[in-house]
This record gives sequence, C-alpha cells and structure tokens, in this order.
Amino acid sequence: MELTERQRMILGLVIREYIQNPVPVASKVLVEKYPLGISPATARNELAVLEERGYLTHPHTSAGRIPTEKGYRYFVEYLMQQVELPLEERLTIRHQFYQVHAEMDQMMRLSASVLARQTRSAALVTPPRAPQSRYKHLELISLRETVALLILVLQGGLVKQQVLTLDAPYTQETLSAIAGKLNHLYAGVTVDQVRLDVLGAESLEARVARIVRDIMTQEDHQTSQGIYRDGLGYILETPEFREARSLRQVVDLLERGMFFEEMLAEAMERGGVQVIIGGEGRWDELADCSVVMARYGGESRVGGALGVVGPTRMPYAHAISVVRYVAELMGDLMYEWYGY
Amino acid sequence: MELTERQRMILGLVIREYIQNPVPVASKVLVEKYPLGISPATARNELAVLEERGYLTHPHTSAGRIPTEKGYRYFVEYLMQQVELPLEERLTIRHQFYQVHAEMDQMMRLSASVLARQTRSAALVTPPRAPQSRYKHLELISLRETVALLILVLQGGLVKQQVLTLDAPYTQETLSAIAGKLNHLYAGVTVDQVRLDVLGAESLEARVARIVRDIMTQEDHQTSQGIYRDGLGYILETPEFREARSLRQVVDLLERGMFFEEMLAEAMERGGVQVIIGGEGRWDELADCSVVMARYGGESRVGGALGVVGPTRMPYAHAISVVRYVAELMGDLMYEWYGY
DNA sequence: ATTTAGCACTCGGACAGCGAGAGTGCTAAC
DNA sequence: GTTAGCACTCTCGCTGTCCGAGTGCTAAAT
Repeated sequence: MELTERQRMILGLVIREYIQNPVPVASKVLVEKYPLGISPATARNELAVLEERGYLTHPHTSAGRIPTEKGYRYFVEYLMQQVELPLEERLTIRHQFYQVHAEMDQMMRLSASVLARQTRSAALVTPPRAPQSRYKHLELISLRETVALLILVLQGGLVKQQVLTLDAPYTQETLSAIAGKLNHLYAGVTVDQVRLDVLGAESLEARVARIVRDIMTQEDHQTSQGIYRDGLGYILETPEFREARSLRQVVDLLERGMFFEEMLAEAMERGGVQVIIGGEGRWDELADCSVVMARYGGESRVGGALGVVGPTRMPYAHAISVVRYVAELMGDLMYEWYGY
Repeated sequence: MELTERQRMILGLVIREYIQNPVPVASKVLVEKYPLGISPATARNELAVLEERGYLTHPHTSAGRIPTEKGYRYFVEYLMQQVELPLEERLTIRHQFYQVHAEMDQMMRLSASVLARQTRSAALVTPPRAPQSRYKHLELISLRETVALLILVLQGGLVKQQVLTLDAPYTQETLSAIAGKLNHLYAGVTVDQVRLDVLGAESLEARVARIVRDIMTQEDHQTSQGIYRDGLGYILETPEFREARSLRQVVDLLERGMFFEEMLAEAMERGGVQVIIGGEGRWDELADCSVVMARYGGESRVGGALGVVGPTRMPYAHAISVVRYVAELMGDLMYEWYGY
C-alpha cells in the first residue's frame, strides 16, 4: 500500500510543477521536463495509481493531474525538503526589523508587512498574550480638572489606557497618590486577586480599581482584538480566486480573523510551524486556502501567533521558512525587550 | 446651456434608478416607473440632450443610459436632497458607541466597523492628529533590572510607548525621579522646544529626552500609521468589481491608505463632508470608486478623518448622512473625553 | 513483470452563425 | 414641443462544429 520511490518522486514533481504554474500537469510535460528516464505511458500508469490512492485528481477526462489536499499534505509532510531561508532573504528581513523602534505595535505591523511581501500572501499577526494578565503599574494623569487618563501597564509591558471623567476636580498630586496606593496594593496580582473590599465603596480608588479589574478581565478574555493584517491584495492576485467564488468569504474571514484564534490555540500546543491545507475539513470558508502559521514568543507561556494565508497551491517550503524565520525574529526581539 | 427642470428631474431619476440596480436605464422603464407624464420618445430626446452635455453615457448603441462622473457630481451637488439619517439608524449607531470604553483605539475600530456595516462599503478611520504634538507627561517603569518601559503622553491623551534597554541597573525610584525631572522641564513644549543641552550628555536623562524628541518628531511627521479599516469585503460584493479589473489596485490602495492622507489635508481645509467621485482625475487607481469622507474633531485643530470607499454607483445621500453622523459622534465623544 | 508504442476515445475551449430581444435614433405626423 | 412608428444596431445566449490535448487501454517488447 506504500508508495514506491518513483511514485513519490512523481508526486513531488507534479506538485512542484503545478505550484509553479497552475495548469493540470500532463504525463508528457512531466517526462519532457524532468529526466525521469521513463516514457509518458509509464508516467501515466503511475499517475493513475497516485490518483487511485487519492493524491491526485482530474478536472476532466482529458486533462492532466492536479494535486488533492491529501496530495499537498503528503508533499508537505514527506516530500518537501525543508530549506533554510537563503541568506540574502534573511538579511532583507532582518534589516527591516532593525529599523523598528522597540515597540510591540510597530513590530507587529512590520511583521505582517514582511510576511505578506515575502510570501506574496495575506498575513496575520496576533498580539502576544499571557494566559493570565498580571498587574504591573498604574498611572493617573490629569488631563483637565475633571478628566484624567488612566494608564495601566500589565506584566510584560502591555499598555492599556482609558479616559476617566471625574465627578469632582482632582489635582495631579491626589491622582498620583491614588495610583501609588493601588500600585502598592496590587503589585503582581492576577485579575481574580484584585480585591475591592479594602477600599471605600464610593471612593475614586474603588472606581479606578474596578476599571483596572475590568480591563484585565477584558484582556484575559478578549479574542482577535488588535490583529494586524497585511497583503490582503495578494489574495486577489492568485488565479484561483480570479473568478470570485467564495472569495468574499475568505476576505471576510481574514478581516474578522476569528479562525486564527482557534488555530492559534492548537499552534500553541504543538509548537513548530503548522500547515493547514484547504481548511482541513473544519473551516469550510477556507476551502481553497492553506494557512501556514507558527507561534512566536520563546519558551514562556506568553506569546502570539503569526502566519500567512494563500491558495492551497502555495510554495509551502518557502512560506514555511519565512514564517519560521519571522517568528524566531519576533521571539528574539521580545526576549530582548521584555525578557521572555 | 442650463438644464431645464425636466432634464434635471430625469437625470436624477436615471441616477437613482441606476444606483438602485446597476443596469443601464432605458427610456421605457423610466416613463413606466415614474409618473413623468411623457412618452418614451420624449424621454429619449431628453436623454440624448443629457448625454450630449456629458452627464450620461451609453455602453453601446442599443443600451440604456448610465451616469458619467460628471453626472454623479451634478447629482451630488444639486439634485440629491440631503436627508438627516432616520432616527432608527441614528439610534442603532449611537447605541453601539455607548458600549465602547473611553479609549481612542477602540472608538476608531468601532467607527470603522459601523461605517462599513451601515454603508456596506469599505471604511477608513485615521487617528486624530494635532498639527504640533505637545509634551504632557512621561513615565518610566522598570520592567526588569536593566529594562524599562517608557510611556509618553502627549497633550490630548495620545499615548506612546517604547522599551528601553538600560546600560546599568536602575531602581524604580531613580527612574521615577528622572521622569519627574523631565516632566517638570518639558511641560507643554513642542518638539522644537525640547532642549537637550541642559542635561549631561551621557546621562540617562539625556538619552530619554532624545527618545522623547524622536517620538514627537515621528508623531508630527508620520502619515498613515494606525489607520483603521473595515469592510474591505464589501468592495468585492459590488457587481462592478466582480470581474476584477483594477480591483487589486483598489484593495492595495485601501491597505496602504496613502491617498487618504492626501484627501484628509483637503478635507481639513474645507470642512463638511467631501465627496470624491471616480478619483476626480487625481487618483487613477480609484477610477470606478467614490470616496465620501469627513473630518472629525470639533473646532480645534486636532482631529482626524474618516470615510467610506465604494463604487461610483454609491447611495450618496445615505453614505453622506452616515459619514456625517459618525464624524459628529466621534467629535462629541472626543470632546467629552479630552476636551477638544 | 514491467515498460512502451499505438490508438481510439473523450472532453473542453474556441469559433462561427443564428435568432431573439432590447433600446435607440430618426422621421414624419400631431 | 411631443409622439408614434419603424428601421437599425448591438448584445446575449444558444447551437453546432472543429481542433487539440491528454487519457486509458491493449498488445507488443524488453
């Protein structure tokens, strides 16, 4: 039931050929283009076997073969040789990262842009998230007499802000005092350790503390907020989406980015670069798409995900290399900046 | 050379009809659908005049009329009656804004989403920008021994952050002292008033001050950073873009959002809701698109822009109402939060 | 037992021709 | 100025035909 070496060879060639140019590949071009030392007839026999096994298929009787999802899967799993990204490309990418300021938002935007450009696919980057956010520092800054800006820093350097309308004028000193008090009280706590009962119920402290708790709660539960996207346009370039079929669906999906959270969960578990081909039966909208994604963020539990979305007919080897490299780069920088 | 009342009437009807369903409108359907009290032949004569004048065209000899850009322009300028948004719709929108936390990012995301959904078009929202950023407050928070988080608040509540790697361990107290010193020194200054010479060249203060200056400089010059987008998918739904022609270009343009900055400049000048039809000769990529945009942000000089991008065949009256309403709403909230 | 040559067969895509239908422009009458 | 009538034009969908590509099968060759 196993495939022979030659069959594997041929399968690989068909897929490579098809990825390179998206027309069904015929037995003839196969033997002409590659020195297999067999005749078209033999190739046809082998192709027939591969089709029977479910790795290839036929658009219609008198057409060449195109890969099935199973075919791609086999290719990615066993046939594709993992190459490290060529030095030149690594340098191009690395170079761009050097220009970025030490700020998470900028880095994510950049990552998305780099991924998109290098793979000519749509790219997504989610912000890093800790499983449990922890209080680090609070700051209250008076903007006007009765309006203050609340800045909450969570462990790991995530900064949240909110405007606060006060019921009475407060000086900066009073505000700073309140912030100082809460900083002392809440240093390092998680959301369920935020105790409100020690504060006067109607005091400003209590109100601020409630807001802090709300923000932390939101942060722990929120999904698909602040995802960075880029290269949506590339999707439109791929021939398979020229005739908009489910294109709208795909773009919608990318805009919402919901599925990504789900996939993220798994990527978190498994680690390494994940390849999801044709929605893998679970995401109908991604029927003709593949997703290559990876977690970034070192050994610790705080991290995010990033990846690209393209047609199933995607240069997997290259995409995987790029995704892996960018993920590593982001991980390194995060470590450098935040220490995890 | 002026149009007669009846011609204006007919032009309006043709455009309305065409907007409602995108097939060339024929003389016959015109007289059948609307009680003009004229025969198809008369209508044809009038249509011929309108075509001669450049308000309408013909895809081919035996087809009905479709509006030209000039036609749309005339429509928007003189024929379309400006209606206020129906109460129900206003409530729907307003309701959504009540759920938002008092935070700029969230509000912009929400605005984009609301605009997109209500107009079924792509929507863009730029962040508010002051012509000159002013220093408000600085905070240095120790993350680890040799890593600190720099948080800079600009006048108006814009928060910038950056990670700082220190050359030696500093305690939180030392950092706070430095921040306090700079806060005292730089209260309310613009970027060109940031003086570095009063600080020891090699001190951490000086380094922080330089970073502050850099951030402010960047903020004053940066363009099209942090634009929020939504509803890109709607573009794909419009029949005129079904057959991707310059679709790619349009999507690209939206992703980069560059043109928006340019348009913003003008919108800033003129005020009110701007309508740019078919790129108006200046943006080729927007050939079949129209943009409805407005400035938000009260009388003061700090504000941003928001708008929607759809096909030239766009329900202008509605789009304009929605854009105006959302702009007002954002302006109000900003005033409430930040006082301008 | 595998490989190969040969050949019939099938299917899609391009092309041309055709007819129907829609809608105009023109002319002449109202 | 308006309208009826009519010829004319152009698109669109349908049909039939042809061509070429590529397969699957069979029988011969290695």
